[in-house]
Amino acid sequence: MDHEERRHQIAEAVVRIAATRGLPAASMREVAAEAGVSLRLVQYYFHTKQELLAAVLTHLGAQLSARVRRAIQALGEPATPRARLYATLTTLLPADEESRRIVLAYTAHFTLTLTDPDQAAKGVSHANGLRDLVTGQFAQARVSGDPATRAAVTLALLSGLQMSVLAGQHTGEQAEALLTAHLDELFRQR
Amino acid sequence: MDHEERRHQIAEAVVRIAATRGLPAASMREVAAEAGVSLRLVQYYFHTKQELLAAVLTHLGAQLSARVRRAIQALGEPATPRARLYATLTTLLPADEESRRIVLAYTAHFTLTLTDPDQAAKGVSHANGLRDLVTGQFAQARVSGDPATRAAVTLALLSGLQMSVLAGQHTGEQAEALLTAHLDELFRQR
DNA sequence: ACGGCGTTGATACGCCCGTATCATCAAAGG
DNA sequence: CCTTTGATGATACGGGCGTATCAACGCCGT
Repeated sequence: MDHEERRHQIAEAVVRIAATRGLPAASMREVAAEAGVSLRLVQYYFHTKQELLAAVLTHLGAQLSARVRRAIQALGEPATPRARLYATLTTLLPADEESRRIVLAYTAHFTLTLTDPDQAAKGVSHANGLRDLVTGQFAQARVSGDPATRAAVTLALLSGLQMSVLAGQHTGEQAEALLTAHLDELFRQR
Repeated sequence: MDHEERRHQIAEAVVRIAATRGLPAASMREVAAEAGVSLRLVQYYFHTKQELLAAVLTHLGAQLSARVRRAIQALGEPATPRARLYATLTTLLPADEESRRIVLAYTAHFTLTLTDPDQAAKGVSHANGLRDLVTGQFAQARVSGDPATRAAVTLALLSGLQMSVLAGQHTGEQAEALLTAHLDELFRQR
């Protein structure tokens, strides 16, 4: 079987477990069972658990990036910078079941990196990439104020809304409404 | 020794471990060592680990509430609703070492409750209390728009800023500046 | 045809976890 | 004074963890 496909399959198993029973429940044995493979296989593709978790974090980052890319492309070619900005941000809200899984697993993992100095740098690198992307989008959309500041605030808001949706305080629709209302206000001040 | 004081002492040990080495490192033995007591004592005051963690969550909620209360009282008596609102929110940012410890431990714990249906309700109850408080403050301060909506957005922003500070993306001062700038805009629209 | 090597599986090992057990101790009440 | 009860300590136990070991298997080039 293809090497990369196997790794994806196992990483997906970790994500499923983390999103349903929590990351602590994702032991090597549980992951193997969830992926439908033997424990030895998991060890074969990921020599240690740290390596597995690092791969999962990368996997999640790639999934999120892919979602953003797809959302932007779905806009069609003559898309305004503003539309691209909205699409980028709303796609990252845990609205459907898939994005909920991804964001939940990502959050759980990210929280762990907060107290693990070795992986802390890796944890924020994805966030920085998103920050740069959104900063550029703010600049292109010519909103008022400093694009970097706008991006920082909006991404913090996004992060908080993600948490609130995961915690069940808001539905995905409510969070999207709050987010777009925030953006609308920014554009109203142009 | 006093019963409540012992429980506080042990809960504080959990917080210290969670904030430095992560919540997974907070085993019963590690907690006992950090608190300078025997393992048996931890078991005596908290019959099971679940009970200990639940008490820690309550402890953290109380600490945060106390900080908010203190910050408001420090304003002196003739304080405007707006000043109270600013004080409430900025105190919850992980600026000093103590609040960083509290917020970090709280976040780690909160993340766990996301995939633990039994404790999920308990996890959001504190958040709801804060939401109600801030909603009332927005209403008193007579900002434009629906107070509940303003509170929801602002708290999501606060939550996201907390995360970004913990992750090292922003300093406490930067986060405070972003937060107050957000509030200033709301008040500018009055 | 076959030998070698990348791949898979079953099982073992040592460690640390949460929890339980048993003994000791201090102080208060009859 | 003695006993009883709550508090503390030392140690044991079963289980699940990450990891390592060793055997069996399949495929592919020569």
